[in-house]
Amino acid sequence: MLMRTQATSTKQGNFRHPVAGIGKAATLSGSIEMMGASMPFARNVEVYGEDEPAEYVYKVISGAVRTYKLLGDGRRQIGNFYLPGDIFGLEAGEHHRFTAEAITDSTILVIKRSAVVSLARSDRELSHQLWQLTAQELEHVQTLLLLLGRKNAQERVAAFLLEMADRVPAGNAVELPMCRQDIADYLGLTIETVSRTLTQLEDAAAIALPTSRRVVLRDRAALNRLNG
Amino acid sequence: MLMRTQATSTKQGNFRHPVAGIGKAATLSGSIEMMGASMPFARNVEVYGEDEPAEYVYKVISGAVRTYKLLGDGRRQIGNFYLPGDIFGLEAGEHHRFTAEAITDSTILVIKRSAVVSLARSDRELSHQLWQLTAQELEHVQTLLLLLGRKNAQERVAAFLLEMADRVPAGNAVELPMCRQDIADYLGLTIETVSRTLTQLEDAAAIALPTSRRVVLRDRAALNRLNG
DNA sequence: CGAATCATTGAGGAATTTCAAGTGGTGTGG
DNA sequence: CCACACCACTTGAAATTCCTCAATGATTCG
Repeated sequence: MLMRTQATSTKQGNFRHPVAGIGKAATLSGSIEMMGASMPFARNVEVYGEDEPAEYVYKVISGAVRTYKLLGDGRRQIGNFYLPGDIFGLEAGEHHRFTAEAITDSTILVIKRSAVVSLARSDRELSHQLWQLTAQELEHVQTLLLLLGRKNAQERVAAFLLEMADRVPAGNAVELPMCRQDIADYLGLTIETVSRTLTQLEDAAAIALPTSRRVVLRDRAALNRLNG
Repeated sequence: MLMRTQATSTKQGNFRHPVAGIGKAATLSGSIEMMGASMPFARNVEVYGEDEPAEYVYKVISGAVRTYKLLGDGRRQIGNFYLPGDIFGLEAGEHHRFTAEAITDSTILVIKRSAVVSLARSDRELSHQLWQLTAQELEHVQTLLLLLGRKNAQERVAAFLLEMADRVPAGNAVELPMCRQDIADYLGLTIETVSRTLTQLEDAAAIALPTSRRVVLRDRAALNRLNG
């Protein structure tokens, strides 16, 4: 568990064109975006680190992001994957509690947290949305809890595939942006177990694997059954 | 995993004296309490069920509460334990996402959610506290994630003991309100593994077990080392 | 093509679970 | 006050799942 081939994360990414515009009925998924700047992040580059001050809120424009915590000896637990349209990095406190990294080359909208929070002071709707966003994050993590605490490898992988399929609009085929190690560290397994379980599911005709990164859900009922 | 000796949960508990008083600078840990009614819940009695409408917010006055999710076949994952002073059951959405049960005979303050939320509409401070409360819950669950996904039995039990010791003021001795099954379902283990691990820690002189429910932390440094 | 990265597969081992039995404390009723 | 039943907990032995170690494929990219 100590070796990890993934590139060392170095800070990077340069602002493009910051905009100061402020809408009237600000929403996090809407006009708030005008307050941010679009920034490119290369694959495996860190967006923010655990325990760093939470100065910004982020929104994935393209690409994908993972957030994780590390144990002293390098064991890693991924908390969530963020896909285009997802907001991440919003903290109620002062510091980030996870590290965030681009999984693939990504474009990420970067918004000053203070701008959002101060706008929320006068905008009841926005303020409510901030709470909702934290609550959504909570809901997701609570689902993961049950998975990590009580599900076996098959159930975990099935849940993962169904989750990804739900989050990407594209019908029954999913192009996974993350490698096996990421999936393993999300599901609390090893890459070998993830790989073996995927082939098991393929043998059972529940899925097809045209390439290692592309998964076709062939029998959702079977996967849902595994999902508990 | 299908057998569970715990008593069947039946609804129960009768309101005592509802109060309508409202403070000026309302806080969740302060004057909001005036808006609630103190209610007794017997051991193993359900406070609310998963997916029920979240009409109330709760605060433990005395006793202890567990919240959990079940899988179809009865596997259970406990999300949190609540001790005197803790608030639980606050949802940003309309429904509870866990079931809550009294672990021991408990007194619980029951507050109408609508009262809190409507007061929060005009009270910026309270509104912020609601967000903070959800964020605290998130923080706790995120810590559990790392535990369930990546820690071994010794590390899990050590983390649990340290957490409980931190949450009860009483120095190095902790009186556990919950049974081994609860601990197991919190840590994603079996009762046997929890029991064996506790005796291992006792043999290693990290803890003492005067009774099965009382734990004395004898070597916090050792436990912290295990905690990663 | 060769190197590097990522993924799959196999064999053996380790940690945890499962199954089973036994211990200890507590409360009830004779 | 003892006997019995009931729980919660502990302990042991066997089984199982998942992990570790190791080798082999596959894909990409200079």
